[in-house]
Amino acid sequence: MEPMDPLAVVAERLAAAFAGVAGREVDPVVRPSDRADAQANGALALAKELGTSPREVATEVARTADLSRIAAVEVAGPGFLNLTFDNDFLGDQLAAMAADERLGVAAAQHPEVVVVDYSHPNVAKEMHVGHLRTTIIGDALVRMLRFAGHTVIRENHVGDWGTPFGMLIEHLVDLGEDAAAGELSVGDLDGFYKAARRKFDADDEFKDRARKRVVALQSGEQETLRLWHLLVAESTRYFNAVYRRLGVLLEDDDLMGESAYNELLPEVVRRLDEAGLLTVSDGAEVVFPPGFANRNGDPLPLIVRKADGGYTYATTDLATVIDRVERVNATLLLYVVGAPQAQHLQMVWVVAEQAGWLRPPARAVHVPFGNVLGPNRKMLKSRSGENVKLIELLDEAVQRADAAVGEKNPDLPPDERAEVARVVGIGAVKYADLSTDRIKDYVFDWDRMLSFDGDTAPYLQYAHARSCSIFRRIGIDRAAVRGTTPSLGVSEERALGLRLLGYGAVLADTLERYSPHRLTGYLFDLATDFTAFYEACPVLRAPSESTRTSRLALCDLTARVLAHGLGLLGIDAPERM
RNA sequence: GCGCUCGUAGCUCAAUGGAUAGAGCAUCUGACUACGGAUCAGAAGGUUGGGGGUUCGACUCCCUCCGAGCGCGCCA
Repeated sequence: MEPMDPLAVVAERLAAAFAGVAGREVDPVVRPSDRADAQANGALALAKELGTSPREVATEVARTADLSRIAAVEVAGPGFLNLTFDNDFLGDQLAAMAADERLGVAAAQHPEVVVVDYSHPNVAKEMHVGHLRTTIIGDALVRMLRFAGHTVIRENHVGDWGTPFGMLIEHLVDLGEDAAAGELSVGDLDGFYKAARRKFDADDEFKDRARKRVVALQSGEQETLRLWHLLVAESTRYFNAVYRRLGVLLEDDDLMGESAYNELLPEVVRRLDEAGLLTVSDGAEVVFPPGFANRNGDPLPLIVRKADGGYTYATTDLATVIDRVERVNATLLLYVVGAPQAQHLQMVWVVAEQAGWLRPPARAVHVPFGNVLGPNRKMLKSRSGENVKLIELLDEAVQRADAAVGEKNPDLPPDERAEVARVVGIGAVKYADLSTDRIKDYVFDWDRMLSFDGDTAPYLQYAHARSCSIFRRIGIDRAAVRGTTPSLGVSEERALGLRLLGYGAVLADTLERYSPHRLTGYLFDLATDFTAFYEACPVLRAPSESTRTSRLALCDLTARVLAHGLGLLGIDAPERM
C-alpha cells in the first residue's frame, strides 16, 4: 500500500531521481517547511560528492523526478527543493486516510514482545506527583506500542520487599490488623509509614522486633507472610483506586513486584559465579562491570549480595532481565524509570550482557524522565512530607474542571457533567506532564498542572467537541461523509489537510524516541489548524453542497485523529463538554 | 574528583544539521445577536549561558569555561 503521507510519497519519487543523478541509492529527507508544503535538501549534501553545485544537482533532480499530478517542485535558495502538493492529490490521500481504520498509520514491520516496566509505587507508601511521570508515560507508550502491533506486557515493579517491611509489619501488629487495614484503606499510607518510621528511629525495642521480623519474612515464616500479604493487599487496593481515577491500564495481573523475583535471586548469584564474574569484596559478593569507576577512580562494583547475605535491588533488577528474556520471551525491555537511575541500569545491563542473558535481538532501553522539583527547585523528596499526594492533585483537577464545565455549559445533564469534568480534569493533568520533553526536570506547579487554557488537553478536547457538534446539529452520522474526497481550495482547508496527513509520521517519530511530547505537539498544531479552518470556513453554511460535504469530511477526520491521538496518550475526548 | 542531564522571549516550554529559532501564559489592540468565545486575528517580546571548532549551513555535533540538578560500595 502506498503511504498516505504525501511527504513519504514524494520522498520515494525524489529518491529515484536522486539515484539517477548520483548513480547510487540516496535517501532524501523531505520535511514540512514554512516556505512550501515540503522541502528536500538532498542536493546540498550531494553536491560536494558530485563535484558540482547544489543548484545544479537540485535542478537536475527537479527535472527528472516523476511528480506529475503529485507536486510541483522548484529549486530555491542554495539548492533546496521546494515542493507544493497538488490539491487533488492531497484530497485523494485524505480520502484514503479516512477510509482506513488505522488512519494511515503503518503497523510495525517487525512486531515483537515488549515489556514495559513502569509506575512501580511502594507498598505502604503514598503515591505522589513523582509517580505521575512514570505511570503516565509508561501508559502512553503501552498504548502506542500496542497500536503499532507489538505484543505489550505491562509490568508494575512495585516495591513490596526489603528491610522496611520489618518495621511496617510490626507497626501493623501494634495497631491491630483491623485498625491498620482501615487506615491503609482510606489511603493514609504516608501516615502509616511515618508512624512506623518514627517508632523505628526512637524505640530500640521496636527496632529489634522489626529486624527479627525481616528475618522471619525472608525465611518465609507463615504468620509473617500473612501479615505481609495484608499490607500488600491493602496497598494494592489503594493503588488500583488511583489508577482507576487516573485512567491507566494497569491492573492486578500486571503486578510484578520485587517479591516476585525472590526465588530467582540465588539463581542470579549462582549464574554469575558460574560465569566467573563474581568477586568477593569487603565481604560482599559483587561484579565489576567494565567502564565504571567510583569517586576514587577504582572499579565500581555492582553489589549482588551484601556482607550480611541479603540481596540488593541490583540482584532483583538482574533477575528482571532473566525473567523477561527467558520466561516472557521479550526482545525489548523498556524501563520507564527516573533519570537518576541511569548509571545503575547501565551497570545492570552490562553485567546482564556479560553473563549472556541480554543479547540481540533482546535489548534493554532506559526511558528516563526528569525530576519533579519543589518550589525551591530542589528535588521533591519522597520523605520530605510536604509533597503533593497524587490523588489530591487528581481530585483538585476534577473539581476545578467541574466548576469550569458548570460555567461554560450549564445545560449539561448532571451525570454527563460529572463525566466531562473527570475527563477534562484528568486530561489536563496528563497532558501537562506528557507535553514536556520527558528528560527535563520541571517545577511542580498547581496552576500549570490544572490550566485549561492554551496548549492544554481541554483545548484539544474542545476542538474535538466542536467538530462533533456540527454533525449533532444537523443530525447526520459522521461515518456518512467518509466516502467523500475533500477539496482543499482555501488555504485553511489545505493547511488542515496537510496536517492530518502527517499523523502517521508523527506517531512513528514519537515511538522511535519514546517521547510522547512529540505527539502532543502535533495534536496541538492539528487543533490549532482546525480552529483556524473552523473560523475561516463555514461548514453548514458553505457556498455549495459539495463544499459542505467536503468540509464535513475534514471535520470528521480531524475529530477522529484528535480522539485517536489523545486516546494513545490515555486521554479521553468527549463529544460534548 | 569522575560521570550523566539540563541551560532558548518576563514565565513555562517547542524546534531530524537546513533559509528569517516557534508556541502557550502574562501584557497590549481588535473580532460574532456564536456551524460552541474553553475561540480567533494581530502587536510586542531573542547575541539560543560565554568562547572556540567541524560544516556549504549549528539551538542541534565536538572541545572548553560558567551556572543548575542528579548519580558515584552493601537503602530500594
